[in-house]
Amino acid sequence: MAPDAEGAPLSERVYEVVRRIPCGRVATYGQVARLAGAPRAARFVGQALHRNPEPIVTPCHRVVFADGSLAERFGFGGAGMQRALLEHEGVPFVDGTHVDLARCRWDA
DNA sequence: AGCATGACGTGAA
DNA sequence: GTTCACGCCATGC
Repeated sequence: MAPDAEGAPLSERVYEVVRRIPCGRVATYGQVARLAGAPRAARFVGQALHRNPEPIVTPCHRVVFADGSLAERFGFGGAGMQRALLEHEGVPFVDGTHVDLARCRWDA
């Protein structure tokens, strides 16, 4: 059986994982990639989210870097927008540019 | 079929 | 603490 026997490209799987992230919690690209079935394709996760065909059902703003930093090239309006969305959901920040992964890392 | 790109991760200087 | 470079995977042309 192929790893992506779901019939959907890995990209679709990434979106589904991101959609499962609960409110007030964040996940890192590496973690999403791991849950999607590609522990080494963290890079691809970024591309999949960048393409983000459905920004409505795909809370890509809940996906951050492994160190809790945000993406400067965020598609919605920059990391600033992403930070606002995360704070709005109750995600604690350690400074203003890094999320407190120690407390809000999605516990899949 | 091969090449170039990319919202990453980790290690080392 | 910060910065650089490499490696990883999948996509699109």
